[in-house]
Amino acid sequence: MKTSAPEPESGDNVSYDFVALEAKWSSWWEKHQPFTVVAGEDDRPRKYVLDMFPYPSGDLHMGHAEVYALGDVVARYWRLRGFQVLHPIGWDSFGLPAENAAIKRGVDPRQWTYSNIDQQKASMKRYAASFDWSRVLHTSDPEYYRWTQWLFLKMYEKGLAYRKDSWVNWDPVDQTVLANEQVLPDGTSDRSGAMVVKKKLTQWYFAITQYADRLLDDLNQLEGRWPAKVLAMQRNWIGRSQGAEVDFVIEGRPTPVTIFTTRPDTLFGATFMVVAPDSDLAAELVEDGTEEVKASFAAYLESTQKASEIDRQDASREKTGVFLNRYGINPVSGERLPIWAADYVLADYGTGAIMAVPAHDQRDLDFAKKFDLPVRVVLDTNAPVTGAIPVVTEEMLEAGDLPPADPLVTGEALAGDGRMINSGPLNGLSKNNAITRVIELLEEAGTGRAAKTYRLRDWLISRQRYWGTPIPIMYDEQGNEVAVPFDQLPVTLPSGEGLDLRPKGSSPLGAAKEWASVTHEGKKLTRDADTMDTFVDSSWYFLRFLSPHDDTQAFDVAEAEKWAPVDQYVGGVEHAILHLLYARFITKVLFDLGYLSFTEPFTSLLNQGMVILDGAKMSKSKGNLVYFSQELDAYGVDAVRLTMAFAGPPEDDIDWRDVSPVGSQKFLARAWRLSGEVESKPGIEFGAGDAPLRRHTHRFLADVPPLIESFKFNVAVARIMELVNHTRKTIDQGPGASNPAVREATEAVTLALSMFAPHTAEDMWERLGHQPTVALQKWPEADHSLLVEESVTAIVQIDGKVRQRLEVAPSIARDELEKLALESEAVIRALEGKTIVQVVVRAPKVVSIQTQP
RNA sequence: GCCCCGGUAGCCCAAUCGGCAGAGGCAGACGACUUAAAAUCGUCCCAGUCAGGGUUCGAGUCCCUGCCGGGGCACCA
Repeated sequence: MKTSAPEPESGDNVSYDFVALEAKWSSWWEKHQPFTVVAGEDDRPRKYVLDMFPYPSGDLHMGHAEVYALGDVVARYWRLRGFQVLHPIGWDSFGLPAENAAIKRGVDPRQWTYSNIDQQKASMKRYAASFDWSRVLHTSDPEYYRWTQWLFLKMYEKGLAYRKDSWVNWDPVDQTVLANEQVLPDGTSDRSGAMVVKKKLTQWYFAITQYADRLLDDLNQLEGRWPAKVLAMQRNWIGRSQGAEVDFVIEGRPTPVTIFTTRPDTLFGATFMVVAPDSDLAAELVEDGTEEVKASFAAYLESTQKASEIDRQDASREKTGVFLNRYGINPVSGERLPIWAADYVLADYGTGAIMAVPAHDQRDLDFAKKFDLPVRVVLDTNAPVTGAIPVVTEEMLEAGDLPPADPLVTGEALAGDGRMINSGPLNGLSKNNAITRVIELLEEAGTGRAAKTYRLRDWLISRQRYWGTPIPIMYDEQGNEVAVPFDQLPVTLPSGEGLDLRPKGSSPLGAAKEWASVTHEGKKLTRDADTMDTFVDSSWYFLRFLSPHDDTQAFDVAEAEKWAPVDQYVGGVEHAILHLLYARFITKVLFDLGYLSFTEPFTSLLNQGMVILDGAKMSKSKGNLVYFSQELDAYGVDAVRLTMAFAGPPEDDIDWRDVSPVGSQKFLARAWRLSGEVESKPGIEFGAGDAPLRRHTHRFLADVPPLIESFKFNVAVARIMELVNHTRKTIDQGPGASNPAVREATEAVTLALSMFAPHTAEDMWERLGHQPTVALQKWPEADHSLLVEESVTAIVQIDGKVRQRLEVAPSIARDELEKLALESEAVIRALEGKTIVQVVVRAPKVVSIQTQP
């Protein structure tokens, strides 16, 4: 046995000093860098654990404290389980706040950004997250954004990055365009809070809609591994609708207009058509019209564009529109349908034109009533739908059998199923049969087809701001696009010094004349002055971590093969749509380009909740902030981390008022004290130790791993507390501190605590006489022979009431337990005067007896 | 309006397959130690699981309805 181990100090005269522990162990980790992963021939299994990287705005806050505590539990857990764990960290360091701060203070955004990063980095180290500090990246480093530009050009080559002229979301405060995803449901910007307006601009897009089906369908493979909530949100967002496209011939127009509908069964009920006022089609349809029509359309278009988004989205708002004095022909009935323009039809959904079926669509009905347009019921929703295809005969109709309610009278469009009427060849069919049939008819005639459409729009990535990745495109004098050759990347940002960064609706980069004009192959070209949405930067950063210093490629394909996809991703639910959807999209693109062998970037996702105070989100304006560094000063890093894990299920919000970092601190002190009281030497045989404590320890060793793997960190911490309590009792009231079981239990506590309270655990490990670091120890296998209980308590219920408890062997046979139960005194007494009707035996736990009086 | 998640002790939360409602913590009470207090150690208190119905020998757990809370989507054809 080693004699170099320090004598355990007496627990009585040494107190738990978290300040000293933090100082001691943080410098040990800084010196030894135990979490650096080096490429080599380590053939242990691997885990890639990734926490969403922070935006460098000020210091870390309590939200960060939670993510990085929980992510670290998972990373440290897999290390204890013998895995090589890649756990990197970086900064998402491009973005508007840096630029706005720079404008306010008149400094270069770099200065603000990198000094914030330094501050956060120091806080992160203090927080003792087990990151591989050799892999730090910042998306605003030219070494990084060079490869963001590479990604753009790869997408450009594939036709997935393209420019189009379209109505876009314009933020009048930040003076930039926004993606649809950045506009909140109330029509305001998610960043500035300003009411977003529509503007027609030529912008760059990523063709994410081409991947809509895959983005939707592949969610199935994440079922059970991602929170159901996030899967639902993504499905909702992609919003696939199944239906049909139908071509309507337009009088006086050479080509037909195609509409999208989810209800092709109601085609015979179409009584007019509507086009979006801001669509090209609407403009074209009035082009040759009378001055009167043109004028009324122009006035209407103007008024709709003045309507704010919040008004426009109000479904209860009265319908508005103008008649365009044009007509379309219903392809199945030949009926002549007037064409209107109305803003309840959206230009960028479906085809921007609809057939209106007022009898069966509430919006169309509202419109028809307002403008006195005809309403024709084509689906009798009173008619029963049975398995057999019902047939409605002319006689039945004439006899007035099951007359449909009149939507014009009730004001309610008829939803639901029934039998088709007034629909020629569809009459008598149920809704679904009619859909199938009418699509067949349309396809035969060549005037329509099955189709699907999406709520998802292409991803607008241009931003008229300075602090972002420059778009690597140049234009000749005719405005033609010229891609910057790959070997000329990166297109670096010019210095912000002397540039007017104030938002003015066009890119500040355009004003950097020297930077913007280039000579390329003898031609004078101008650079695109826009920068990319920062979500492009973060859509692939998890790959860059695999080879962060490689200056020959975006990421090392062989390393990606080894480590990716990310096994465990940890972050806030606020990124449930945006970031995760984009990262999934880019992963699929890189798969298609042959760089990756997988199509989903994040195998498992953990969303932690928010840290709130008094039931409300913390905010500066509410004055209910809890400051990260103050909490660490007051309670210590380990107590704060432990509190985060113990507060409740990770996905729930933590109300800082409801939790007790003081309690965590006391518990850590209590656990730490054990390590000083253990009187046996390291390496001692545990076999002869106190049996109840040993059983508890091995139960613990068996129970904790599945708890961590199912993210029940709070329960795992409770288990540690129980074992600490039992050990305390064994020392004070049992066989005492020299019993080997006390050491075994305390070591198990130390290993488990290393996931939650690394400083305390390192110190305990050392006080137990071991060499650092506890973080790289192996979690002991539970000895299952110790887990077998000698006896269990079986209960005997009579008519649902517990009447007897029996100590029985766990392996007791069904019949024997029944016999034992029926023969026990309390049961015999309880059964007096009653007749047994039924006895259910579930050995070894329950005997349930039913009686009759 | 549609969809999803949740309601267990004063508070935060546990409870494999449906099988004794309580693991852990906070707060509270009491005791030991102390001149006293803090710290520490120990003991104790507290709900029948939002409401109503159903299935079952047995329901916190499964099913239905409703109430309350949280979240997502919403003039998306």
